[in-house]
Amino acid sequence: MKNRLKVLRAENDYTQEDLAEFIGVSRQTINAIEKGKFDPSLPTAFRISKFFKLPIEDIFDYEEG
Amino acid sequence: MKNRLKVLRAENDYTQEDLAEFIGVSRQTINAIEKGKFDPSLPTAFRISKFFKLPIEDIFDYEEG
DNA sequence: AAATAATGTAAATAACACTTTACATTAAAA
DNA sequence: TTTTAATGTAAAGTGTTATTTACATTATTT
Repeated sequence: MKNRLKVLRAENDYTQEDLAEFIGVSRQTINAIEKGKFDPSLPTAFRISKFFKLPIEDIFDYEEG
Repeated sequence: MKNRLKVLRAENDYTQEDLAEFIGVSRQTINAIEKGKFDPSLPTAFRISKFFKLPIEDIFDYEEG
């Protein structure tokens, strides 16, 4: 699953550390999500969504396969 | 996190078994999600979302706390 | 160029999502 | 009312999400 986290962070001028604190996860978790190492849990996705004031679908791109 | 799975299933006349097969998880997983035992993973939430043709936000209700 | 901030990555561990098997309860149909 | 379908639940196991600590690399500032 792809995501626009890095771009959204850049647009709003946040570091991975900043975002991690706001969302309530570790910096490594944000990094791993950005790098596509794993997908966030649904609760984490919701927090990211609310933080950027964007629907989950506008941040995460699910493609079947 | 609350969800409208049971209602959506009823509206479309699907059993937990039906939904489980369509989504690609076990019936117990659907049951557990409905019963609030745990939240689905983001990929599973996306599959449910696409199946019902509704945004994730219209199916799952995240409340902070 | 040297110091500092930001990011990438890894190992060990904990917590959670999900599976299978199995059985009990509830609802619906014959 | 007896059978069958649907749902609820539990235990044991697997894989994934997230944590902490720690260090290396890449940018940015000074």
